[in-house]
Amino acid sequence: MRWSSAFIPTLRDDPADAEAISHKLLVRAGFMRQLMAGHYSLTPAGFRSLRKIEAIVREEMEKIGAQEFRLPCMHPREIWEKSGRWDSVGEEMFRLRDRKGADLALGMTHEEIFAYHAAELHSYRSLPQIWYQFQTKFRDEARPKSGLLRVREFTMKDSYSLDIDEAGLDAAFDRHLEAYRRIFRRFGFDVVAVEASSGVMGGNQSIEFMLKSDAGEDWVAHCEKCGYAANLEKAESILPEIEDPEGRPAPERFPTPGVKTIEDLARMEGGAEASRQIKTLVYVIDGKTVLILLRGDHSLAEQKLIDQVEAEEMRPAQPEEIRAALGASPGSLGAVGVPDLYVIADEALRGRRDMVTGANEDGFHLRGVEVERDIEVKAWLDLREVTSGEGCPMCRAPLSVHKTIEVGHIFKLGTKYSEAMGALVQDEKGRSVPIVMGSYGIGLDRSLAAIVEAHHDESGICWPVNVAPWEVVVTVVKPKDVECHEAAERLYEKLGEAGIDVLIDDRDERPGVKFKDAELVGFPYRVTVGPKGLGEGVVELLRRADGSKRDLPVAHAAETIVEAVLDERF
RNA sequence: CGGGCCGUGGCGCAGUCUGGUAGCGCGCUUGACUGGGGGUCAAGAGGUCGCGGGUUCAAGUCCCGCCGGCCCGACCA
Repeated sequence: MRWSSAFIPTLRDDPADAEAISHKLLVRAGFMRQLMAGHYSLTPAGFRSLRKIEAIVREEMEKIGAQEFRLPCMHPREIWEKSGRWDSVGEEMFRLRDRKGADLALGMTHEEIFAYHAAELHSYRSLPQIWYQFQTKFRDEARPKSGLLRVREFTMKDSYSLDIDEAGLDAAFDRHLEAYRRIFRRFGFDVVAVEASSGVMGGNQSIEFMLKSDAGEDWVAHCEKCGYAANLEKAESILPEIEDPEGRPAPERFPTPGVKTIEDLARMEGGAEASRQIKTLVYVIDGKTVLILLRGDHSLAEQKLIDQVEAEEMRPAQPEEIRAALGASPGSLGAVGVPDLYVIADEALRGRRDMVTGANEDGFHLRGVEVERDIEVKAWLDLREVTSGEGCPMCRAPLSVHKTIEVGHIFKLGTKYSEAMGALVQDEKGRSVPIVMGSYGIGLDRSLAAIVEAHHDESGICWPVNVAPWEVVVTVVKPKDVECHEAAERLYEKLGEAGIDVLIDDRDERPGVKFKDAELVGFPYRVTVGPKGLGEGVVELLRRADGSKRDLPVAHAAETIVEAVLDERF
């Protein structure tokens, strides 16, 4: 490709509506443009990188024996009704109606459809199978953001394993786990695989592949020492032991005028530090008012609660509901002496004495509360959100909590979808059993953006060779100079013949412009061909990743460059 | 869905408070010089000021409605 005839619309300034680094750089470097919120067009350069990402994923999927499909992205209502997700998914799914009035959905994922096809399997002998595809997915995100990181229309590789039993599922799951590790290594990612909450996917185990990044939206607790990692929706930690004083024989009411928050009470004379307070939250769970107790300085990890109580519906109570149930407003709530309400307490409160909590009367609190003596706790659960510095549950080393991008997610689904779609096979004893499924996803466009998040500097993108739109740019310093022009053309041809993805910058621009553009676009290697070097019989090879330069004799420059590129391709 | 900010040549912005000739930088076109880090000079092209309505002699500017975008939150397989 010649830059003079390529469409690579680079921009000198950051686009005004971009915040995330990958968003800014992908737009500035001419890899994508926005059509509307959450929908982006990839330009030729962007699409080249995306295809490389896709090729890597395809290669690794084929390696584990997966077979590629192509499924429709428009689905009939009925199939989603069979799994119950027509109703359960809600506004997240794009729906439309055809001229006959039939309801349709734009697929946000394809469990139903693959299970539908899996119904053609009849014998355990045809299992196991791994089926996959690359397909556009649609999700009506409430708030698209950060360029390609959170969009409404995106490309995903999704695969589905079909097995006769749990053991088969475990094996397929492990193979995906390994394949994903290889894929992300080839993307240049340092991912952590974390246990996650499966949410409404159903199933019993799921692992997310998380890439540390400030542009991410998911919080992960990670132990550098032993490698423990978990989504904050699930992460656990060990707290330092607390020695409580003996306290009082019974709780004592005391006035706390104007105290509305944990902080107020901590600051107040005669109050108590946050870790000596009991925080009382009020939730409505399946219509029942429930009190959730946490230590004052701890936050509720709501997903933990959802995962453990198995409720249909759960929401924080409205202020009026709280008054009706407890007779006080938030700020003075407590669980002492409310035997008719269901009380769930966080494990960190177990055994605590001499605590302070609201008296269920505005402007008053209780001190000297001994949790197990004074509160009728119905259930003890781990509900606390882990914070940085707390002890790793495996090795006790301090945990670090940071933002991450979810680049892949794998689920053990079980039989939810196969049962719904009637995907049954006969086992070796002739019994009809539902196929045991797993589901495995990688967002390609999100990975593209994540690569930029992970590989860039002040000047632009630094593509790993594996996913670079072009591996080498030949920069012609002075195109009008015949010697310079010809030497560059010869090199360009040789590299092309050797199978290198090479772009020649033959534009009639000043060298500075070309250098800046090359850095912005992020070619892993730049070969500078100019009169100065040629005078000494050399061209200069610059490696984008570390800025290292070396002069190569013109005669075997091509070989050296080919070697350098192949060395980094894997 | 709640809160905040913003829509003015391709990109980034000023102008809006206080109504009166649409402006700047970059980019683009043509020519010349220049040629190893966004160069210089000269001459140009390019704008229904997001859309609709209203007020006014006069609206980018004031009023009403709508649309679109970004950020925070809620939400999120």
